Amino acid sequence: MPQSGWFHEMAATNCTDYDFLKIEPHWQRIWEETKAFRAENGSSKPKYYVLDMFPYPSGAGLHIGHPEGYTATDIMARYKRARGFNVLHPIGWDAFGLPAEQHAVATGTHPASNTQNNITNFRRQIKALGFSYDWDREVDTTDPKYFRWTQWIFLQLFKKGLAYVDERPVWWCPALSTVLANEEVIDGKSERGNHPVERRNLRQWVLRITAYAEQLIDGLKDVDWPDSTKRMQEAWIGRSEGAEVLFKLENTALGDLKIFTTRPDTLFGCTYMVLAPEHPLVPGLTTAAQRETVDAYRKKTAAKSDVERMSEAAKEKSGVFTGSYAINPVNGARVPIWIADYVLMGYGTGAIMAVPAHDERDFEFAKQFGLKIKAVVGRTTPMVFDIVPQTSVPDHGLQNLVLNIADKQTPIWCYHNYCVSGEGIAVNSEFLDGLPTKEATSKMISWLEAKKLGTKRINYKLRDWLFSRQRYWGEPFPIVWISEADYRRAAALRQDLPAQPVAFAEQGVTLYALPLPEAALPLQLPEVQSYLPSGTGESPLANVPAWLEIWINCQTGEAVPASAPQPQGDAWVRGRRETNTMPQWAGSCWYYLRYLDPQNATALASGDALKYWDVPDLYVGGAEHAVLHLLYARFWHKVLFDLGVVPQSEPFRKLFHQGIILGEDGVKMSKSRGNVVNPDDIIRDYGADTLRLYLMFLGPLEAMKPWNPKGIEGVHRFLRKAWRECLTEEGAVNPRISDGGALTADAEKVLHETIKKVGEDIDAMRFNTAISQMMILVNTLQKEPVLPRQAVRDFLRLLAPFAPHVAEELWARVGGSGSVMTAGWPAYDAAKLVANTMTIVFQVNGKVRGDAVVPVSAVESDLVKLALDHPKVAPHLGGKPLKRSIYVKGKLINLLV
RNA sequence: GCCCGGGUGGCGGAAUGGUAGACGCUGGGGACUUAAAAUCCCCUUUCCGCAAGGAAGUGUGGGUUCGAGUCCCACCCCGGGCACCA
Repeated sequence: MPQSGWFHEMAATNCTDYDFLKIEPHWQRIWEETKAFRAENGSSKPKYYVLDMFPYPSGAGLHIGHPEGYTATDIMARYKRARGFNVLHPIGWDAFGLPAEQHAVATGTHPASNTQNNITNFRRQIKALGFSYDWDREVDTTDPKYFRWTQWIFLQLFKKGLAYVDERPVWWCPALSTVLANEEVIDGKSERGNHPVERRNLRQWVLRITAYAEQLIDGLKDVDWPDSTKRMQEAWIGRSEGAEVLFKLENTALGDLKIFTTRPDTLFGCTYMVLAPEHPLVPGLTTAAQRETVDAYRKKTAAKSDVERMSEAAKEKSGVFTGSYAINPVNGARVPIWIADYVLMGYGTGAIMAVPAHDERDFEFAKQFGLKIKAVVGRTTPMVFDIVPQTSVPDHGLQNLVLNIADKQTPIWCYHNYCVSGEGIAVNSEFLDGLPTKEATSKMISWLEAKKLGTKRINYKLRDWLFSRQRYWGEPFPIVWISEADYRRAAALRQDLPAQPVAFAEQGVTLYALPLPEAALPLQLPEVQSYLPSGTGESPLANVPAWLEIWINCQTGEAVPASAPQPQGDAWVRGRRETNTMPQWAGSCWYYLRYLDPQNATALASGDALKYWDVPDLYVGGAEHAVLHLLYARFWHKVLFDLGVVPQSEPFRKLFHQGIILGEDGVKMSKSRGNVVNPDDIIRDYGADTLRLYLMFLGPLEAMKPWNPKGIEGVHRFLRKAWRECLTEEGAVNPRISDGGALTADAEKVLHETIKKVGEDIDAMRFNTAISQMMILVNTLQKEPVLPRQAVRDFLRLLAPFAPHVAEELWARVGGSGSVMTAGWPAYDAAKLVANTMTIVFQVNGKVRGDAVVPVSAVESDLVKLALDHPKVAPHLGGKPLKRSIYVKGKLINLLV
């Protein structure tokens, strides 16, 4: 921090009492003018990068949950600076998004203006909390200088073949006139606005995140994240190992039917097949007699919304027979082929072999439609049947087989007409008989591979990422659609096209996706007349002909409206711009990289900056982003790593989720309940320091905890008490403070304990207990006849990360010169932590009966004697002889009689 | 249904297997003051007892241990996530 002369002059206010409304803006201004929190690229100090999830600047202003996480990271940032680190602590705005656009639709004003108003308000609120952000590094995802690089990253994905277009059924929300991603649809309603949604086919951009499924699972091993979050991502990616198996069809003209199973060892137990209703083989497999039923069922399923699919009533299995049969490759058995909506087209091959004896879903279905159940997995111990209550069939199906396993004696029990899922011993399975599930599985896979009937296969639940929105307020895709002939011409002129062109056929015409050259970025949003979606599925951008329909120079990316004459030169071709825009996730996928070098005009960040700052050492944000944001950002980071843009494969080394703050009534804060706490009100009544302190004092950072308006008084009183320890009512230095003098031994011990504990607690992010300890210290100092200035200085330095304004003020007035932030972190003296007496607890048979203060030199034999004679202990011995004593050093003596 | 996290005073919460309830709030009593606010001091888990003191006590039931809020087993309740993924 600069130590200019005027800084000294202006160092403190002259408030006589704790007037936080004067003090806090005063120090905020000084910090701002001296750029006190500027992070220096390439400094020789060790670096520390602490990141907050940047906010969406909503019209409602800052929510109390924002300052909770932001205070935690600010304490870390200030603490690390005090410990000599070069700290990067940035903030920015995730400012694209639906609400700004809805506001624009309603008012006719450009979403950018509303967005900037909201940002101005958020910035004011955040600054009022005294967070030590480096404001020179502020980013805004809607700024063309920023989204230029969002578009650039998209181009890299495109060139790598990781972006493609596909017409696919997506969630169409009539109320929002937009398509929603699966994750934005909750219980058949839009996440935002709670409007009903329906299925509709549209041309979409899709990112091939599934290509990184394996790496996304692997990378979790290397990061320090909450276990629950790792598990959630793992479950979301949903890796499962198994096999693809080819079944011949009776109608050989249709080719083979490919299915995926995790249990190839149960192949002998397959008694029917099920295809997803949308499976392409269904029309061919449907016999004339079944045609009507099948068509009706397919139609019904297609119209089904997710609400119906997920409702309890729909849990009843449904399905119809196609009339056709497949041949089981292992035994030639003829098995009927059904279609049912419990098989999903989007997973595996959209077709399964059903083994009702060992899969609960197949079992349910088989019971319902009277299909055969054949047991092929047994157990070495008979089971008690009430643990399989799904069936009403009597248990006469119990069979006891003796199989050719190692001892040739062990009976294997298997159950017909029951469902026994899980592992066991293969039975009724010819060459697998007697093998435990794992071995049977690998033997079956080898058998299938040898006969070219199947292969080992890993499947993921993770789907490719639907990456386009039919909205105005998002990053436009740097893509122009051109004809095949023009694309060939472009390919001759350009080296940066993907190996496989991205093409799309619509109304008999195939168009090719031409990426803009990187030099032509950013592609900006055009001005529009109306922000209403076109309603056809295209965004409002489709309504701007001069922007949309163009002559484009496919070499340079220059464009002129198609209404103008075609410019001279071979490179100029006719094109139509992509009208989709990117989802809000795009800008937040890489913002942590832009902070490293926010002004860079030639790269998203310089190599030096990327190397120096590395990735965030700590990332704090809500658990609601456990899957989506954190998975998408990891995906992009891994792609950038593979491209050599970033030097490491994981973006967030350590992650922490702050808990939700509930309303006073113990339920989630919401406008409708009227239990929302507005940070502005708290700052006005108590000050930012009190708010910060209280947010941290509420409980463990990760816990969900209710707001208590009474509780805030407690931490406020603590700050006032600290103020009074330093200053008199007239604002002079408290006469008890002196440069000589010493604390009493007990108080000195508390001081050093506090220095130790506050440091350890900050390191472990246990801010609540750090504050408790500081309260204990102040309560102790209050009783001291003399306060050595050094002790006060130590306390103020501990307090500074938590309550920086009051710490600065008091430091300036009693602590010393300069800023408390440049005064370093106090060190504790381990020798001062050791007392010369200790309190030993006396127990009799494990029950506490008394205690005594003894010198630390006391040994066990002395203590036992002392205990036996202790007036409160003796009566409980009942005159019985001492059997044994246990001494826990420095803590207690337990006498057993 | 499956996978996590959690159940401690009137409340928020503290407790490396070693005095359960630190710290704060609330409530009660007292000091200062003409009075009030602010501040300071004392008390505040429950039950029995005038007191000294005693007993019980960390969701429930078992277990391990000299000793369990903490470790193990079973169960109940609350919160979060996933949910026909073959």
